[in-house]
Amino acid sequence: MTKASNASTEPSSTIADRIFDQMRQAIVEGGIPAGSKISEPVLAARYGISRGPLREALRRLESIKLVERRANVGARVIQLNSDQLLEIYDVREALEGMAARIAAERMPEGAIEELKALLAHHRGDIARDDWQTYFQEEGDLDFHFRIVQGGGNRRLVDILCNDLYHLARMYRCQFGMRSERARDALKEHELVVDAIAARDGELAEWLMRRHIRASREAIARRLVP
Amino acid sequence: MTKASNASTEPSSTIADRIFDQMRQAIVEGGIPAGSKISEPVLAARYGISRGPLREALRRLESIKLVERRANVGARVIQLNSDQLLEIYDVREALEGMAARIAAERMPEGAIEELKALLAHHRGDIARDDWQTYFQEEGDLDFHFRIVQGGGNRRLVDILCNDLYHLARMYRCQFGMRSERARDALKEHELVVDAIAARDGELAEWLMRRHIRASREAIARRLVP
DNA sequence: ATCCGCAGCATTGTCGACAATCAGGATTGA
DNA sequence: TCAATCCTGATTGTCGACAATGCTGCGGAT
Repeated sequence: MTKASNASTEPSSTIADRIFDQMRQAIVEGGIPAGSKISEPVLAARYGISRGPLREALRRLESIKLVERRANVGARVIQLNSDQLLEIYDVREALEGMAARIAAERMPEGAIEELKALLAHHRGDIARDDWQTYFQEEGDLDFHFRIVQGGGNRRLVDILCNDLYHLARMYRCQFGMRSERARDALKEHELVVDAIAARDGELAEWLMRRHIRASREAIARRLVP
Repeated sequence: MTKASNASTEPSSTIADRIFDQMRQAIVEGGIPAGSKISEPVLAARYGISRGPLREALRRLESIKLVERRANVGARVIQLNSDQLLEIYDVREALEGMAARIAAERMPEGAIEELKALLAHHRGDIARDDWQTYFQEEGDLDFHFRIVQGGGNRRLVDILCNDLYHLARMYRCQFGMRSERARDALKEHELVVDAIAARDGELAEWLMRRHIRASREAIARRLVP
């Protein structure tokens, strides 16, 4: 149960919101194939709703860049290519670096303790060569999620958790992220947490940026071998 | 004529898009007061359209955080308080710093020349004590806009130009930005451009971040005197 | 006098139908 | 044979009406 999927906590009172959540999950996890065309009537029939709420859900999916729409033509699920993926990592480097700095300045002590406990849990997973669990449960994104939330900058939280992390998950579900970097990543995570616990914002930012840059390089290396 | 308002170049074939543009401008410039409640029937009547396209426009305005919606209650224009404004500047510092770094690495020479010409124009404005023109034409945002676009990272362009810059304009229109910082800002702009022209990405990022941080401090000083 | 419950009203959410627009294929002319 | 054109089919955009939900004011009970 990852904290990153916190949208299900609300009762989703309106149909459009519920369809939005369902479609987002389906797109991220591959249930709706990337690049496929979306026909409003058939999707409305599949979900058993009218076109009105479906269109609103599509608008929201468009706003988080999971589908592309052209007027009078229709909507397609995005097809993430390598360039866009690397662009996302540039944005993440900048944003999460700032998030780590703010977290070092303002994250409550209790949240830092929870973060340490989470890392201890991850350490146990990796020691048991349990990589699959680690990445399948998206412990990595959970770690990043908590740091971003720890600083309390709502706009930062919004951009990262509502937009970019879904793309990251989509990439992992689609290309089947192998986890040879899990051990290094965990080590980098620990350094970041140490800097945050020491309230060293500048170091936390530097370490987080280096960590994300390393992930980016690992992906770039796998993308164009 | 600022490049930042490039949405009017398209014919806006669909009504919802046109209404979205109109309402965005009205909210940013104060035509629709901040914090006011939005009634779908009265607004639809005012614009002479049905509620369908209006609702889609509202969804898009919600996605760029210009209006807030609650299910079964309605939509309100956002009320920007000082905390959120400072949060935006933190995000801008991170994002535009990265943008300056990328611009230094990849911006075409021609675009750099145009940037220099723009700064020369601004220098002339300020030398004539023509501050009002400088800020009224939003030369500042135009400068930032060009640098963000120069790097070619589409996601960076999207976040900054479609979300954050509108908020910045809204703040200026609402609180009447005085321009005692215009002279300093211009000097900082010139340093950034010099670093980009020298292809020094690290320096460009550092200068841009310091520039935005200085703007943030100036605002914070005026906010709680 | 204050608080709770209820009814009425206004607003939002949802639906089905109509009009406008675009994509693709058949047709015709050079 | 190739290209341009028109037509057809389907899909999207828009509209008005109905249903569901939340807010507001009043009446009554404590």
